[in-house]
Amino acid sequence: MSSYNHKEIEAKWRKYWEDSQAHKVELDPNKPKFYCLDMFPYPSGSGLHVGHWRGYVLSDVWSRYKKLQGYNVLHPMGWDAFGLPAENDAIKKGIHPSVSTANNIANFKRQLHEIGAMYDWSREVDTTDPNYYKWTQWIFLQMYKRGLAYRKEMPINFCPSCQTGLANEEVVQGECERCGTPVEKKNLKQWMLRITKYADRLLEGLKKLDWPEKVIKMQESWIGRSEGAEVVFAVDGTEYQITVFTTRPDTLFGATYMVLAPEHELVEKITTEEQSEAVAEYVKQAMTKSSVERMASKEKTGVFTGAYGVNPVNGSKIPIWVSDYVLIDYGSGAIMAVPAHDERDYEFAQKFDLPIIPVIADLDGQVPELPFVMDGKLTNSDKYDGMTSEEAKKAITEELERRGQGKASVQYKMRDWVFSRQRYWGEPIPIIHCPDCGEVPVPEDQLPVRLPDVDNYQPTGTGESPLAAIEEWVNTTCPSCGGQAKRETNTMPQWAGSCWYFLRYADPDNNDALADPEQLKYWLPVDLYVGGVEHAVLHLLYSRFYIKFLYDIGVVDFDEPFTRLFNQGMITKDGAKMSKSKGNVVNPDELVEHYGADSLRIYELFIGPPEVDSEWMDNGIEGVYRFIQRVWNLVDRSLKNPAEPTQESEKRRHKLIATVTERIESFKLNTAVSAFMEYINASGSTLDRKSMDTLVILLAPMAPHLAEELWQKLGNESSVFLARWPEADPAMLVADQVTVAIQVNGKTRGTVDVAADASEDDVKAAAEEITAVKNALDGKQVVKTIYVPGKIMNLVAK
RNA sequence: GCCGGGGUGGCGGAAUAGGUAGACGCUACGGACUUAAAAUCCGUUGGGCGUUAAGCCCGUGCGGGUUCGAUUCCCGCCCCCGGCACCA
Repeated sequence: MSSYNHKEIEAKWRKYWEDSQAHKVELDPNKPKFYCLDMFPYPSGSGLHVGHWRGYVLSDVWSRYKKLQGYNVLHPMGWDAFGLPAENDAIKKGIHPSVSTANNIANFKRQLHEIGAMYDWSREVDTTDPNYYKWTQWIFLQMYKRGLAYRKEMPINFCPSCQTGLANEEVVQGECERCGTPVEKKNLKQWMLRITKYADRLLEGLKKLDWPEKVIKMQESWIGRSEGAEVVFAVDGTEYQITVFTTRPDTLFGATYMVLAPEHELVEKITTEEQSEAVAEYVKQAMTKSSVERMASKEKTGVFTGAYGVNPVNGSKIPIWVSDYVLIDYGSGAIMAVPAHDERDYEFAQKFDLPIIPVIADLDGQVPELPFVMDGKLTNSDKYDGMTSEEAKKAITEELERRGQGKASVQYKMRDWVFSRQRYWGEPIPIIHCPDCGEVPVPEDQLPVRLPDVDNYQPTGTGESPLAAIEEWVNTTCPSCGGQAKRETNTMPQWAGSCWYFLRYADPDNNDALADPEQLKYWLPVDLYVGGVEHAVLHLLYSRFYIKFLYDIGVVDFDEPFTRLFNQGMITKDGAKMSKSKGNVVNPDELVEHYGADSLRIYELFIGPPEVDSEWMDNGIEGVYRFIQRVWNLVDRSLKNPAEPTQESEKRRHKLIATVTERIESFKLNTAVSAFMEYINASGSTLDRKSMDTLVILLAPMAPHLAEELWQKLGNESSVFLARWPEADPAMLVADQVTVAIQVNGKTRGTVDVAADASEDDVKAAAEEITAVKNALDGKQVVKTIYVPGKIMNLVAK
C-alpha cells in the first residue's frame, strides 16, 4: 500500500498549479463570474499565524467550490503596505520603509503559498507601488474638484505617540486605535473628506447588503441619524440668536434653561459682566481637559452666563448656561434643556437647582416619576395639551417653521473624515500651495506625485510631515501661474489605498484608468468578502463611501462594493488573541511541515463555527491528520479491490453530496468536515468507483492537494477542479427505514426501527414490546397517543 | 447605562418551523498487533444508583411558565464577550 506522503504530494501539485497557470483567470463573457475576496493584509514583520489562515482558508474553500460549480472565479491577493509599523521601523533601524516592506511582502508571500490557495498572483496589487497610488491620488483629485475634499483648521484628535492626526473612527474610547495612547485635541489645518454628504445613502445602502447583522448595526449607530427640529431662541435684550437641535420638539414647553458648549462662539458675546470672570475660567478649564478626562467624569459642571433665552412658543425667559456636557461638534453646539424629560438635563438641574417642569404625561394622563424620557401625552403645553408626542412633534415644528423660528432637521453622529496624516509613509496629497493662486490641484497628467526619499523619517509633531524638510521636493512651481509654490506635505491615511484596491484587481496593470470599465463591469462587485470584524466601521465604511462617489462620477456602475460579507472569528491561544508580545503565537509553518497544508486547512475549518472565536488545541490537528490518512487508505484499498455499489451505498453517497453542499452554502464548515468523517466511518472497508469520484470532488475545496492526487490515481488526466460539483438526487435522500423514539409522558424509554411508511398502530404495537415502556405503563392507562411519523411517539398515560 | 452575541460532558463543539441532548473530533482508560515503542486498528468514555444485566434517577447558567413533550418558545434573574457611550 502506498502511504500518504503530504510533503511530496503537496509540493507536486503546487508546482503543477504554477506551471499550468491553473489559477490565472480572464474575463470570459460566456461564464458566470464569482469574485471572492480576502481583506488584503498589512505585510508586518512578524508574519502569519494560524489565526490569519482561518479567513484565507474559508475564502479559498468557497473559491474552489464555486469553481467546481462552473464559475469563473476571481480570487486575488495583495498588500496594504503603507502604514506606520514600517515607518517606525525605519526610524528605529534606519532601513527605508520600501526595503522592509519588500522583505515583509516576500515573507508573507512565501507563507501564503503554503496555504495552497488558488490566488491569481498575476493580479497582485501593492498600495505603495507608484503605479497604484497614482490612482489613489487621482480619486482624491476627483473628490477635490467636486468639493468633497477640503481643508479646514479645527481641533482634531491627535495621537502624541504616533505623532499624527486621527479620524474619529480611529479613536476608541478616547484612545488611539492603533497604539492605545490617549488622544489629545490639537488645532490643525487638516484635509477633510465630506463623507457626511453621503450619510443618508450610506445608511440606506445597508438595507440591501447580505452582511452580518452586527456590522450593519455598528455602521448604523456610527452614522447615528436622528430626526428632530432646529429651534431658534432669541437672546433676551440682544440681537443674538441661539439655534438648538432637539429630537423632542414636543417638550419645548418644558425647556427651563439652555446650555452652550464651552467652545460655542456666542459664549463670550452674551456673557454678562458679573459672570464674565467665572465663565472665562470655566471655559479655560474645559478646553484644557483631554477628551479622556472629559469623558471620565460624568459629574455635571457648568456656569451661568447671566444671559437669558426667549422660548419661541411661550415667550418665557430661561437662563443660558455653559457646560461641557454639551458637545461643540454635534448639532449646533447648544441645547435647550428639558430636565423633566432628559436624564442629563435632569441631573444638571438638580445640581444647580434649576426648575423642572413636566410637560409629558403617560397615556393615562398621569405624570410618572421624573425624568420621564419616553413619548406620551402633552400637558402644561397650552394648546398642545392632550396631543401625543408624535402629533405634537409635528405640530410644534410646523408652527416654528411658519413663524420662522425653527424647522425640521436631521443630524448625524458621523463627522467628516479627517484625511491628512503628518507622516512619511503614505500617499502624498496631490495639491500645490501657491502664494498667488492658493490651493492648486496637481494636473492629472503629472500623477503620481511620488514619495521622495528622506534622510530623517522622524515625525515633527508640529503638524508638518517629514516631507516638509525636503526642500527640493517641497519647492515646485505652480501649475496654474508658473510661479514659486510649495507642495502639500501631509500624506493620506492608510485607509486611502484600501478603499478601492478591490477595483484594481480587475485590471491591475492599467495605466490609463484605475481599471478598464469592461473589466469592472464583468468582475465587480465583490460577491463574497471575507475578513475580521475589526474593520466594521473603518475600512468597510470608507470603501462604501468611495464606491458611492465613484458611482456618482461614472467610474463604476454599482454603488455597494461588497454584496456579501463574512467575518471570521478569531483563533485564540490560552484564551487570548495571539500576539508576539504574549508569546502565544501558533506558527503555521511548522504545522505544514509536520502535517501538511491540507491537514491544517481542514483543522482551521473543523476548529469551530467559522464566525465564532475558537481556542486553538494542539491535539486537534492530529485527528484531522488521521482522517486524511483514512481517506487516503480507503481510496487506495478501494482502487485495488473496488466495492459494488448497493442501494445503501448510493443513498449514503447522495446524502453526503446534499449535506456537504448545504453546509458549505450556509458556512457551517466545521460540520461539513464532520459529515465527511461520519461518511468514512459508515462506509466500511472499500468504496465503489462512483463513491470514490464523489468523495474526491467534494473534498477538493477543503483538501485540494490530496484531492488532485487521488483524482489522478483514479485515472483522470486533468485537474480535479475541471470536474463538476455533483448534485444529489432528492429521491435518493428519502430513508426507507426510520428510528422512532418512544416516550411515555414525554420521557424517552426506547426506540423502534420501522419502515418509513409504517402505520401508527404498527409503531405502537412495537413500542409496547419495549421493557422500559412496559415498566413505565405499568398500572396506567394510555389516554392519548401523539405520533410524529418517523420521529417520535409519545404515550400519555395516567 | 444602551445595543448586539453567548453560557451544553474532562476539552473543542453537534442538535433549535419544539420531537431520541451530547453527532464529529480531542483527551483518558482498556484491548489487539509488536521483543519493545511509535504508528495503526477495536472497545469504553455526561453524572449517579444497580456486583453483572435488565432497568431507574439526575442533567443544556439560575428561578418560574406554556406544552403530550422545552437546549429550542414566554416571563424574571445571574455571569461572560463585543460595540457604543453626556450625540440633546
